[in-house]
Formats: sequence, C-alpha cells, structure tokens
Amino acid sequence: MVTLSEENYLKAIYHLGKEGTIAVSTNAIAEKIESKASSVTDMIKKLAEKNLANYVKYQGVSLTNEGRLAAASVIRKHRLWEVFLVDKLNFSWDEVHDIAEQLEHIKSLKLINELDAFLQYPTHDPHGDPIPDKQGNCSPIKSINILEIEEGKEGVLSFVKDSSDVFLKYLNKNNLALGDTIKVLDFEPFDNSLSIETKTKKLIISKEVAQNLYLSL
Amino acid sequence: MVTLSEENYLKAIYHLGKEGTIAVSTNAIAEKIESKASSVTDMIKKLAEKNLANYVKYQGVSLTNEGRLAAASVIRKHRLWEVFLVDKLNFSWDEVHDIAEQLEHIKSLKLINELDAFLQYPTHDPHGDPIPDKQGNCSPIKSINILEIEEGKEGVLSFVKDSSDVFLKYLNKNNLALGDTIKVLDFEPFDNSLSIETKTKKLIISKEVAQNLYLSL
DNA sequence: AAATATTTTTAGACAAGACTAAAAATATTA
DNA sequence: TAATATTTTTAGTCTTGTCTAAAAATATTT
Ligand SMILES: [Mn+2]
Ligand SMILES: [Mn+2]
Ligand SMILES: [Mn+2]
Ligand SMILES: [Mn+2]
Repeated sequence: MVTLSEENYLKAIYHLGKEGTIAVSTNAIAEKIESKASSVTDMIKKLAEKNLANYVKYQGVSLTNEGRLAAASVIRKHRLWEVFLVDKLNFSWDEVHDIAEQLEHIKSLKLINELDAFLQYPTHDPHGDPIPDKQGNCSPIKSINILEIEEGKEGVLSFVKDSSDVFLKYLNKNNLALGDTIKVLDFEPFDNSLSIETKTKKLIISKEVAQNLYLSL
Repeated sequence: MVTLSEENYLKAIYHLGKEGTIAVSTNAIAEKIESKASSVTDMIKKLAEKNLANYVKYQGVSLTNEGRLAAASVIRKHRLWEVFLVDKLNFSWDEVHDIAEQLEHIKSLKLINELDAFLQYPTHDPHGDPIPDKQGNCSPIKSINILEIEEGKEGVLSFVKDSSDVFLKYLNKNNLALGDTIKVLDFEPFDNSLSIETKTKKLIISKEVAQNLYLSL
C-alpha cells in the first residue's frame, strides 16, 4: 500500500525529473513539497525500500518503473478530477487544483475508470496538461511557446505552463482562456514583450506571461 | 480543523445515539469504529476539548450542536457521493460505501454544494437513507417496516436498514431494488417469515430479511 | 451488602511523518 | 589543492493516532 504522503513524494519526483527518469536532489523535492531536506531523506529511504525509487546516498533519487506508474496514476486522477470539476461542477480553472490535490488520493480503480468514461476520455486537463492513460503514458505536448511563433501567424491557446492561482486569474482578467485563437502581432526586443490579438481585442503581454503561453498551430 | 479521524468518531457517535443527542458508551464506539476502548477514550477527550462533544468520565459521550453539525456534514457528503456513484458512474448500491467512506472527507464547501446541484438535490441516498441539508437537518423517514403492513396491502421499497454488502447482494440476487412495488401476501407466525409479491414474481422472505425492508405507502 | 464481572480510564509504548541541530559528504572558490 | 560554502544525512525530538496491560470505577450477582 502506498500512503498519501508517499504519493505526494512520488508526484514531486515525477514532475521534477522528466517523469522521474532523471535523478532529482533532496533539496529540490523539499522545496516542491514545502518540507525539509531531512524529511525528504527519510521518505526517500521508504520509497527505495518499497521498490518505488532508486536511491544512492548523496546522488539523488529517480523512480523505478513501479514508482513511475504509481506517480502517473496519481497524476491521472488529479487531472481527471480537475476536468470533472470544470466540466460538470461549474468550477473555473483557477479553483480546481487544491480540491484535486485531495481527490487524487482516493483509491478505487473502478471509480477512476468510470469517471474517465463519464468525462468522455479527455486527453488534457483544464490547464492543457496531458492526462496519462491507464498504462501511465502521456500524449506528448505538441504545442509551442508563443515566443517561438513568427509575427503574423496565429494559433490556439492549448497549454499554460504556470497554473498557479495568480497567473490564471491574470488570464481571466484579460479574457484569455484555453481554446482561444491568438494571433502574434509584434515582438518588442527591448523588454521581450509581445503584442497579440484575440477574437475580441488587442493586448500587450510581458515576457513573463509569454513564457507561459503555449499554442498549437 | 477537524481531522479525518475525528470526523469518523463524530459520525459513529451521531449514528449510535439518535443523531448524537443521547450519550453513547466508549465500548459501543470502539466496536463501531473497529478500534479499542482506550483509543476511543483518548479521542473523546480531544473532541470535548474542541467543543464537539459533551463528555463526563464514565458517563459516555454525546455531541454538541457544533459536533452534530460537523457529523451531519460528513454524512451529507457520504450520501451525496453515493448518489453520484450510482446515478452517474454506473455503480450498483452494494459497491459504493467504501469509496464514499473516502470521499466524505474531502474538504470543500463549494464542491459539495455544486455536487448537490449537479445531482438535482437528491433527498435520499441509494439505500434510502436521508441526505442532511446544509443546516444538518434530515427529512424524517416516513417509511414503515414491512412486518407492520397488513396482508393484501402494497407499498414501495424505499429504505433498507442494513446496507451491508451481503444483504444488498441478497436483494440483487432476488431482484429487489429501491423503488420496487411490493405487495404483502401472507405472514407465517411459525417462523415470522413473510410471503410477498413483486411486479415480476412471488417470494418468501425470512424474518431477518423482513426486518430490514421499509416501504412507503 | 459483598463478591464478582464488566466497562472505562490511565500509563506506557509504538509507528508514521514531520522538525531542528549537528555531522558528514560533496561542490565551489580562491 | 586547500579553504570555504552548500547539500545531504544522521541523531534525537515531537505530534497524531493507535495499541496492550494494569488500575479504577461502575454494574451485576449472589
Ligand atoms: Mn492541478
Ligand atoms: Mn492541472
Ligand atoms: Mn454508506
Ligand atoms: Mn448509504
């Protein structure tokens, strides 16, 4: 049995190290999970003991196949619940993460598979993140960052890298949502800002914002 | 903040003592929650400390208004989730309890209220148990036990007192479901068994079974 | 009312998961 | 390469929730 706490560590390792394939540092995990390095060391040992992680002292941790599948399963649940909250329960994309953090730990294979069917097998969550399938495989993100798109071209907003509250609220405020068609107008080299056009209006976005917007062409 | 474990104790006290209004014994709680009396004593003290329970040593526990509301809120969540699982995710009534035991602890007022609306404000769960409203009030059960119905009369199966796996599976096997119209044919005083008739067939049920079936007329 | 049985509480221990402070290992800089 | 800085681990402590065994209180029998 994998505990709730263990699941959170598995997720952190998965997210920090290319789906858990490359080793990540104790400190990086501590920061992500908002705990202390000593707590991380303790937990890493437990994960290694349970054959969920590969651990060599002072060399960081990566996930075993078993650990990677366990992590992907938690992420699958997280993202499916986020879709449920937005599509069925009228939540907006900036309200769902904390609740999904709780729901992702509910244990029932039938539950998650039925939920998947009920939602009609979505491939992406409300932030554009891919939903792993039952085998833990993600469809790779094929969208590209808006800064890499040449002036005059347009694309559909399909992924936001930062899905924090503040950023999502910024997007809400500026009427930008997943699925919107955006045209790149003009890049300003002085501050790397970008002027863009949506169906409804023109707008200038900063470098910080642009770095988090991904379009599919 | 009420912890998961505290919520389970509140629920047990609520269920054992007329919605928590009458004092229940340490042992009764221990049995219900499948723990030991000493653990119960410890937890009871914490609940009293938090003003959720009234506790006098050696005299049992009851719930304060605050405790009763907290318990009702957990039960409300449990039953709404059971409705969700049956109505939306194709679960049958004998499969939902254990998952609802997990889901009932998810903390989000908006979540449960949106779920309530999504399910169109159900008043009863898949076992006929009433769903407390936001204020913690239950509509009283108005169904009566099948043994109290006179021969020749009929009613609609609207509540099963025992909602354990084995009993629900027995009902499945005999094609008895909530909402079915049942006619009482003949009471047999020798063993208190009852012969009944459904839309599809006649059948004899034992005293043990009859005691758990409630009809509304 | 005593004796006996049962229930409840207390005392002390344990596991999980977290923390602080100190020691050990590794990385960086001079 | 030696000195210094940073990261990681270890050692020891704490809290929550659980347990067993023993003591104390209450209930039931004789
Ligand atoms: Mn999320
Ligand atoms: Mn997401
Ligand atoms: Mn139930
Ligand atoms: Mn129920």
